[in-house]
Amino acid sequence: MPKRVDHEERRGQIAEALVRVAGRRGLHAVGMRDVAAEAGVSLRLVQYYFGTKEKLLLYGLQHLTDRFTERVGARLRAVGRDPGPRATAEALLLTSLPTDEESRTFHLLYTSYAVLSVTDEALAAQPFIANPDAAEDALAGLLRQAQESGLADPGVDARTEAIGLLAMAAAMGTSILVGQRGPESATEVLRHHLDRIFTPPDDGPPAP
Amino acid sequence: MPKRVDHEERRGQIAEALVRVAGRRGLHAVGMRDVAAEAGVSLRLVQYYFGTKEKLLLYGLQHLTDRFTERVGARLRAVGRDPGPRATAEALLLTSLPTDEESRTFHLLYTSYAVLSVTDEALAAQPFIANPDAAEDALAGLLRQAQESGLADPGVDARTEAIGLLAMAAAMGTSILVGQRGPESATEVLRHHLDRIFTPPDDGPPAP
DNA sequence: TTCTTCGTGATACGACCGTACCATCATGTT
DNA sequence: AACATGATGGTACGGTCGTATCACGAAGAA
Repeated sequence: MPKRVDHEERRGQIAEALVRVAGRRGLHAVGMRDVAAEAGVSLRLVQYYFGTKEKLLLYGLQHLTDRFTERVGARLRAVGRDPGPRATAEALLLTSLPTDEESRTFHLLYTSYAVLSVTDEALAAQPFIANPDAAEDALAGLLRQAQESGLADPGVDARTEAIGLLAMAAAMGTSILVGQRGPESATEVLRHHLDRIFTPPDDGPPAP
Repeated sequence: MPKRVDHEERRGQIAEALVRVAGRRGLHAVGMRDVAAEAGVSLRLVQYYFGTKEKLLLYGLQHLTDRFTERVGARLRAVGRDPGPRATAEALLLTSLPTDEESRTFHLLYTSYAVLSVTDEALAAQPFIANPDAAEDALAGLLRQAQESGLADPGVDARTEAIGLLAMAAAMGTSILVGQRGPESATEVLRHHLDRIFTPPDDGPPAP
């Protein structure tokens, strides 16, 4: 038998090539030959490891969301262990903004996939739609926990605010992507709403 | 000379055919032949009136935004003349939600065009990106006016709130489109934030 | 009436795309 | 050593897409 290469690793390399070229020229413009050239392999190889283009695209979506999940985790770890709910929520929201090349590519492709899923049933059946639901639950839980700890305004509805925050982050991310808005503006708006929700504890030590 | 047909009207008919078929099968999947068949004309006709596919797509985008502007105007007129800022803002925001087939198509195609504009410079040069800016100005002006009239909380920043409201409407519109959320949920979230911003006048007559 | 020009149809062309087929090489196994 | 099999390359095929070309009818102008 020949080299006995690791299939999963190879598929990952090709999927990353797909993400790169799709991030550059748009998901609609990427062909099997482009992916092969970007990955430095022959067209035949891409066929060999994925069979059909549809499977390649689905795998690419999976690869994309996996990498993004890791990215969010890294960002959360970067804010230090046991951060407050406010810092966690902020990291969660700001990570999804397209500020550097990687997040820009992620945002572009994720939106492309989402748009495609409206008219493509194979994509619509993909569970990547459920991902925002998980984020919504996490953020709502964070807010509720903050409310119980007295760190957040107990008068607001946690789930409603979570939905609103995630929606704002998503749409303003797209605005950044198309060049309509700068990342600073989006960050400012998000921070403003976080400030509104997270009431600072007013039982601090009085000034001397 | 022959029948001397109205070019602009004909182009409008073809553009509407483009919007219909693109709304059904996705913008990426629409070809010149599909548009011709949908419009009930020959492929040659589409070429004759638009020359190239790119021009057809640009014209279709223009047609789409024009129709949407009319729709917003109609919705504003439907709330009665001289409505309060609250009713105007609510109409503005709720009109952009994909609730019926027409708004669903609009939302899908507008998002498709926006995604394409990231990697297509001809679309990026199109002024359809400036449209949200106009909406932002209008909504911010509305909020500021309401603040001056004592109808809205004077403590909030009008522009920041306007940006947030439009962003929420846009992103939740996409959520509705992909089937992740129902229109009722989105409406509820928007109304919640409008309630927060628009403080009802508390100088009403005291209860007997 | 004749002619010019606009509108319309049918069809062909070249390019590209996804997929399938065939050949070859390298490497474990027997 | 012979062989079986996984990995890889090259290439061809059918289809579709955007565009270009050729042709014809019809109606206002001369």
